[in-house]
Amino acid sequence: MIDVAVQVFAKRGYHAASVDEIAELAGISKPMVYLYLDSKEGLFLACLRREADRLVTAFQGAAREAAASGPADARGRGARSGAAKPQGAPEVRLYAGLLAFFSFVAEHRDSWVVLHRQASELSETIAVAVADARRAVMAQVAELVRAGIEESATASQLSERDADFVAHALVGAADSLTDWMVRNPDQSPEGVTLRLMNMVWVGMGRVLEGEVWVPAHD
Amino acid sequence: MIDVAVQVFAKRGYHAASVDEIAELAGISKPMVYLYLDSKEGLFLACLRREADRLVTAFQGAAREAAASGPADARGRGARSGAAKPQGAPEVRLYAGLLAFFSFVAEHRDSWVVLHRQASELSETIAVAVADARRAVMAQVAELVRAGIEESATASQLSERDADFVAHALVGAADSLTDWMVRNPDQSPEGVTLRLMNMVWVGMGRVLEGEVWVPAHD
Amino acid sequence: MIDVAVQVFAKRGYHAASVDEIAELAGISKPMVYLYLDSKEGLFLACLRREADRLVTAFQGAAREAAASGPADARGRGARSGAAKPQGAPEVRLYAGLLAFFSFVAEHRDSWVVLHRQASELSETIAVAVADARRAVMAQVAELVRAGIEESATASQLSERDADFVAHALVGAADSLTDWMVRNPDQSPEGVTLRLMNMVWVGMGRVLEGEVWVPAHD
Amino acid sequence: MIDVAVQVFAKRGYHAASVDEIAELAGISKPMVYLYLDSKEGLFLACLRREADRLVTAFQGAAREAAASGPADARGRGARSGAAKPQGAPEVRLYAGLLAFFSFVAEHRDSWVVLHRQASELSETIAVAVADARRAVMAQVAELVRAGIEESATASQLSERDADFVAHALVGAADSLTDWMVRNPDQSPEGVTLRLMNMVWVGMGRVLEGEVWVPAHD
DNA sequence: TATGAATGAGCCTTCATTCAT
DNA sequence: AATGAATGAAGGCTCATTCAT
Repeated sequence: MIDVAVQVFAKRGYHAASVDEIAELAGISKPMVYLYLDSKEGLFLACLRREADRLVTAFQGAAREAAASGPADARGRGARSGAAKPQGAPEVRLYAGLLAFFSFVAEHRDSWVVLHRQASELSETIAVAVADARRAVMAQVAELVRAGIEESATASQLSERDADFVAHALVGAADSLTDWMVRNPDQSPEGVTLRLMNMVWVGMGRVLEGEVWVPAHD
Repeated sequence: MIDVAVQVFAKRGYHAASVDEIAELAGISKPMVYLYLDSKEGLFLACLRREADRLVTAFQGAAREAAASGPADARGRGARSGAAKPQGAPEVRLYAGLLAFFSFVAEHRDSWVVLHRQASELSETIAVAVADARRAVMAQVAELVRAGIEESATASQLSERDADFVAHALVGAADSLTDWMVRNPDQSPEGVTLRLMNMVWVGMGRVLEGEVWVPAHD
Repeated sequence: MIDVAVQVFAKRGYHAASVDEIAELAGISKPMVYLYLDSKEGLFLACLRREADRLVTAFQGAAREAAASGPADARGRGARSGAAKPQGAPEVRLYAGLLAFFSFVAEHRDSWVVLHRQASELSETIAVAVADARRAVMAQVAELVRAGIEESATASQLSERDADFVAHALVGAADSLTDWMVRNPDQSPEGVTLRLMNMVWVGMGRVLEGEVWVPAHD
Repeated sequence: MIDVAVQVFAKRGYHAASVDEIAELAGISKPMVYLYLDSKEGLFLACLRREADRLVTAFQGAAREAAASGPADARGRGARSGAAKPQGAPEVRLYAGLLAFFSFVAEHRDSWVVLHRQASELSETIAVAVADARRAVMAQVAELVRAGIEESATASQLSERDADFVAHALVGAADSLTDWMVRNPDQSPEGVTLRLMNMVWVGMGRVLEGEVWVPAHD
């Protein structure tokens, strides 16, 4: 039932979604919806919570797995790859996490839309829950980012706020790129993640090394 | 009238917005709305088009202005800044464009929300129009990006699709970062843009120089 | 079960009462209600009948008891009390009956409300049953009144209709006075009955003696 | 519209009445009901207020008219009528008031039912309004009663509470007698009022004269 | 016997949309 | 050109009633 509800909420938005449609698609009758989850709001909150949990779980799982995945991997091919690199390195964790996130968003489009695209057309109660869910996701990504740069010599330059900034940028980029992926079906989540890593991580590395770009005057 | 409509659509979302409220806030009567724009859908389309135009205009203006703003600027302070750089350089145009975009999104939150956050809770007609509007914005950013890398030696590596990719990433990031800005009021659009440029551009530069990060095997 | 149902019907009214609530309060499951009494209507009819029986029984019992209670009592203190009076006198029966009625209505508020306050918001079947129940109660009271005046010399003046009139007046007054009692908790049923007797009986006595009040002309 | 609403509310009761039915009978569409009176509750409150006003007005008008109706009237034919009586006498006012009340209740059955028969199946807001309306009616009758006995020598015996008691008894009796009238179509309001006056007033006069009935011992 | 689970029907309320003026 | 008044169509929610067990 929740599955169907998520689909419909994602497709129509909270207000445009009708409990009638959800019930019918779920193959049950409307009163059942009200028996199990007290109201449309309750139904939506249930969806929200389950999808948030799913995402966070998928995310954590992937990141942890990558961290544990032992010594062998994470080698670049460019200048940087010349240096031997610590195994289970942070950027590998970041890559794995991002990949997990990306895969999740790509595969569970509906879940993501429910979590992220609901405009402010919502009751106070729901708005708070949505904000909480988003915060949880952001915290996950920010944590990954922080982990990814913590060993860097100049890491102290990057405050918590910086990690937050990067997290927001990544999440927003991932969201948007999912649309792009839909229109470029030959692109795999791995490919997109790789592109994103290169666009971001390599740059971030340089920034950490002190290379900064600024516009001329003013 | 459109102004008011944009506000309301942004605040409530398409379905939750009521023509009643819009008419009342606009100080006109409901039948007028239907006289000028045939339906709620027409009203929304009008909003959509105007806000898309505004954004594109603001964007183009800023980019052109930056391009014309003469030789003097665009110098980094890191390793890269050692090399003399072509004036009116592409990355300056990108920076200016991004700044324009960012400022627009930040200042005209409502416009942006109407353009970007409307889920597919809409009729086919509207969905198409929204997609078009978004494509137009994306095209602008992609154009900027392409301009920013075209002089690079290895630019030919980067296909049109790459520019598109970057454009999507940037737009998504910008969208998400606007929320972040709202919660960090001491951050100016300039500051955020600068952060974003560093996160992306510097990295992109390295990528163009051939430095690529890849995960180990698999 | 009926007990609970009466409570709920009295508190909420027929339509506002929900079978759910009744079943839950009665500690049984809803299908049981439908097994025992075919429908909500059946449930209400059962309540109706039982409460009507209760009232009539209480009423008859009290009246009979008073009639049998032997010679000794029923003496007034005013002018009238000067005359020797037949023992087990009719007005004593009336008083006892009224007291029984009053006590019943006061103590079994719910029963009475179910019997009397249900508007015609009901199906034909129920409306008829309610009317029947009321008629039964009225008949009881009318009988008492008739007994109370039958020995009077001029009793023949008073037709059956007169008794009916008085019965209605008494029942209505009693119903209304119960509300009054609720707001005047220091008043006992005995006190209220006594007041009512004085207000009615003494007057009725005079009327039987030929004293009649009429407005001037017309 | 209110007229129709009163009819339906009286016939069905608050909960069983459907706005659909009211709108249809009133010849307007449902949304109009919600435009004029915000909700079903608002609709009922409007009915309540109008009917309460009507009754109080009719009541006051009749009583005042009787008071002003000059010297000539109010003469009984029994023992009591031997004494000359003050013109515009209190009991005439009472009679006129009761007649007005009775006529109103008889003619505007629906109004009265809406005012008096609504069970407690109502929201807090409405329950309060109903209680207020009833109190206002009671106050009117009690006032009449008080006026009717104020000149009596022993009037001081009768406290405010006594007047209240009589008022409740009269109102309840009248309510109940209206049903009786419906089944006895040859009875006019005047006739019923007269009967009631005799049953009550003559008795009350005796009570004021000190004649009291009490049951024997205990 | 007893019930958890399920539903068709209906009600209050709102909204986009249109006349009549 | 402009609007007050009106409505058909839906949506959220509840309730009396019934299966399947």
